[in-house]
Amino acid sequence: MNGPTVHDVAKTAQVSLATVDRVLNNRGGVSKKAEEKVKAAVAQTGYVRNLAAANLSRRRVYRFCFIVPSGDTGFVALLLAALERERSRLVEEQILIQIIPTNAFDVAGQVAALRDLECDAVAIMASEAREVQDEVSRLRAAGVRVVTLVADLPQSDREAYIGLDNVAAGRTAAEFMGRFLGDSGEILMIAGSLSARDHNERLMGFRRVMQERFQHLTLLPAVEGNDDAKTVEQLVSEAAAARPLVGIYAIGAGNRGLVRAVKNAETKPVTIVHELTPTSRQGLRDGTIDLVLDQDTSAAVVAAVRIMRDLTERREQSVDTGKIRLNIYSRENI
Amino acid sequence: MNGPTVHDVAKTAQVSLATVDRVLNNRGGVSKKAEEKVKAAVAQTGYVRNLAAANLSRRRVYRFCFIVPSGDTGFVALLLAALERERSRLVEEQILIQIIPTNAFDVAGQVAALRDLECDAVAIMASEAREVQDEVSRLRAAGVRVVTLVADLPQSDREAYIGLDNVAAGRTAAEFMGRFLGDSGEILMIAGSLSARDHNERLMGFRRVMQERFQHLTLLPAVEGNDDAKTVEQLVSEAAAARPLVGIYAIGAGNRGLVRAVKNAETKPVTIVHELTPTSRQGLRDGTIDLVLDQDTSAAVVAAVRIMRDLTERREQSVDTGKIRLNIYSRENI
DNA sequence: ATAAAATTGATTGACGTACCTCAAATTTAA
DNA sequence: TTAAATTTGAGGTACGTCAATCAATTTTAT
Repeated sequence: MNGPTVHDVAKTAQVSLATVDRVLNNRGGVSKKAEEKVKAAVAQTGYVRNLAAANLSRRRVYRFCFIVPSGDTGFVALLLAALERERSRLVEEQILIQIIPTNAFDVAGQVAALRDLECDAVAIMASEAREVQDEVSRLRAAGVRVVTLVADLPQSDREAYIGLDNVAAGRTAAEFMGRFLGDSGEILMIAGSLSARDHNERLMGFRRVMQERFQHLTLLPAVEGNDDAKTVEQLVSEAAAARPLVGIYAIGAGNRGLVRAVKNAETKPVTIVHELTPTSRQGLRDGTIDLVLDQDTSAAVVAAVRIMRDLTERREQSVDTGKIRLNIYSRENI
Repeated sequence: MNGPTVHDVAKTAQVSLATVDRVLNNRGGVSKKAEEKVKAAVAQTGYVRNLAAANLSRRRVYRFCFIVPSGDTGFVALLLAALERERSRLVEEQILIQIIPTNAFDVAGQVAALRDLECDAVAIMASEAREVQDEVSRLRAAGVRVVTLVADLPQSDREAYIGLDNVAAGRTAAEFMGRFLGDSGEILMIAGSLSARDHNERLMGFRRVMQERFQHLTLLPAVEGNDDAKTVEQLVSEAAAARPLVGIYAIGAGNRGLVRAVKNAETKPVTIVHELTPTSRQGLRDGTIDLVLDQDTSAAVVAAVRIMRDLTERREQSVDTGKIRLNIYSRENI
């Protein structure tokens, strides 16, 4: 009924408990022969370490940090809420999560947050700056497992990325945009920042598919909305006033402004945005927004914790890829 | 550093360990006053039970059963593979999963499988038959937690459903079908079985949106493909020969046959199918299939285990809804 | 053969919780 | 007031693993 224990292994290997322990936790000082015997016994009995007992014995507590931009609206708010929801169930399993909010544009602040960290693993959603990457390297060297969340730092020493494949997301957006739009016309792409990697990757994927398959549609030069509703509203209004827009691909935040501008536009463009927030949900419902490409925040948090645990346990192959699935919401499946 | 224990609670409540234990595990025989003191101490210290220690002490092993149709191809194969992959990591956490394959059409066999079950929770993917539901009720009454997987039994006593919202899936399929097809024309809907609830729900959602929003498109009467490639191929070929099809919504399995038939058809219909299998993936790649609506099997397995654990631990509100997200794959994001 | 080194066994005490017993203290009922 | 019932405390054992000590045994080098 209950699986074999170290005692059973010792018995079938015909060695003492101490020797089994020495082999299992490779403490050294064991002869080749004895080691073989123990390993054979493990295989024979099908012994699997009881993780709970092991962690209890060594008083292990998993300490995970999440470094995310502060913010009480939109996507980040969803992420924080998901983290908060997970917290209580995680405490019972000896997983303590600490959430460290940082200013989204303050690189120095992010570095500072990383500097005095006391934990087993960190999930960071930060700027792709040299200083941040260096700090990641330092953490890794200090034995801290590091993963990136939502925004990747591919040049750094991070061990996993939990979030979208942003190039694929951009390609998907283009695919749908192209199929929704039979006729020719002009499309506006509005990013949060043209220097942010994730936004750039989405742009890249979008452009490529458009060029490959929908050449009858014209792409206007991408503009920067700074993830700010006011700016976005103004940019979209201006663009729509200058010419009839048939499509808008909004890559960053600030959908509140986008929705306002689209409502005031003379012709209704096909509008594709990112992240399912209350604003974009409402936009879908009232027809202002046609498609929302979303990365599920709960799934991201759950996946992040799982992967961080696997990493701290040195489990090599995790079932989780870290790739958060791209969820596509239309009016019909919100 | 390390959280408060029962000892700390006893100390701050100024009662003995035994009393704390009696309160925490409500064994009765405690005065109102003492109970209050203990509860206050719990709140004050922020005590949270160490689940691992508790389970170790009572020698708890979670035993979960998965009752799924046997099959080594297509969707079920993916599901089984995902289960197999999870197994090893779960063993370490004292979660034993047993996979019980049943014949998809053999109700008696499914009931038999449910009858002599020895576990804490079951996830079943079974027929919606009276006998199965009764067996679920019996299990629930015997204290076994029951969840349904992929195919729901909403009339039964199951406590959660892990899988798609099939009506929403059908609606989504229709939404895309309608938008992809500007012109009028005839659409073929092919289900596995017209009496299977999940297939029926997809049909229902599909029909409703078509009727509400895309009346220029004509729906042919739904046909039954029995989840069998040969049958599907024949049905589609016949339908396509009789008239030009502009769209096909394939609800069940048998996509191998569908792909063959579509390739031989004179006009290429917009084709939407369910489940991302090697076949449908290839279909997407070569352009035979336009869209795949998929429920991720790994995610389903992970969610199922999580929910089953929450249920056996009597955790009321789980973060998991059990609703597996509908992933939409086009050529651009496979 | 002897000393030194390496290996092994036996044992013990945590870790935090569950569960049990038995005696002591307190409250309630008669 | 006494007896009975209830409540409380003290203590122990167990779960499976880790980590350590110390003595005993074996192997290796000299």
